[in-house]
Amino acid sequence: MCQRCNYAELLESCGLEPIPNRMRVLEVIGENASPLSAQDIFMTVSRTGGINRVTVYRILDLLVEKGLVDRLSSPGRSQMYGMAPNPNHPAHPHFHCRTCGAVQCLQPESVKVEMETLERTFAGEVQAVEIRLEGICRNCLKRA
Amino acid sequence: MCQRCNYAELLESCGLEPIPNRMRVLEVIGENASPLSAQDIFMTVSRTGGINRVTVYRILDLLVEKGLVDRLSSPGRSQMYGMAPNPNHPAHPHFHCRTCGAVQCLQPESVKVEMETLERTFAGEVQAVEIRLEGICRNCLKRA
DNA sequence: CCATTTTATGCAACTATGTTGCATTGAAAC
DNA sequence: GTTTCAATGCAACATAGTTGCATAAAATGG
Ligand SMILES: [Mn+2]
Ligand SMILES: [Mn+2]
Ligand SMILES: [Zn+2]
Ligand SMILES: [Zn+2]
Repeated sequence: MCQRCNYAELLESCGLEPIPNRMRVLEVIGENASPLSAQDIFMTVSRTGGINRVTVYRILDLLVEKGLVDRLSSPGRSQMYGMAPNPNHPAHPHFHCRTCGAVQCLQPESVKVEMETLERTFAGEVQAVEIRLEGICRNCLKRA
Repeated sequence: MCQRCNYAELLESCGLEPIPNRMRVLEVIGENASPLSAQDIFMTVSRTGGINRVTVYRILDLLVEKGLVDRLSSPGRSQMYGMAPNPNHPAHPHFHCRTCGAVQCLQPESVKVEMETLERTFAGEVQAVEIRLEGICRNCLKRA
């Protein structure tokens, strides 16, 4: 996904030592074009050497807490993880195929959100906006 | 939530017999001001007489499949259920408090979505759009 | 009305995802 | 080198949701 991101720097920029497991998890997330489940990440990281499932969950919690990674809700039972918006990666909506379950990142500007009314009237503090589209993906449309 | 919805009619309108358990589940969803988890629904329905947890899940699957109810993703491990948009209930965004976990329905017009670019360029078929806001709710702001 | 078929329900067992407690290891700090 | 603290692994647990199968309740057809 990203030739521009230096994962060690990203970790350091939020006070995390760039130790091997953190680097491995963050790289897997960063190099993939669409968000991955914890399971996906665990299996991918495992291919390059041992790591415990729990360690992956703990690293994910840490990366989300520090704001490097976004935890995205999904229509299934698991959550998904993708790079949080940063100067190289603007926030963008996601599309979930109801037929095959695939998730795609959409262009940042393909869906625009107008929140003026909300900002003027909402008494809480909005910290993030997630836009999820559901439907049938290109591939599944062809097959049908 | 709704004085205008006739739940039996709604069920019939999509080919489902308005049998008691379906009615009880749909009423609980319809009369609540914000989406509920399957667990919430099970406990609420249980107060008015016996029902099995699995039966609730099966009814929820059915109502979602028929489009009467929307399954909303949540930041936690469970999904939430609310009335699907219909003439009495326009689609609207939801707000999830990161501190207390509460979910609120927002005004339908408080957040506007502009999808022209997407519609012009996206090769799949978009069937639904979910807008989720996260942050700190009014109550939690006060407490902090 | 009874017999047959279909649909809904309950229960137990299971799967998937994520979490916790605790012991062990490994890397800083002194 | 010893102490200290963070990171890891492992087992056990928790929670949400699913499946298979038997039973009960409706609907259907005489
Ligand atoms: Mn993405
Ligand atoms: Mn709502
Ligand atoms: Zn698809
Ligand atoms: Zn709150």
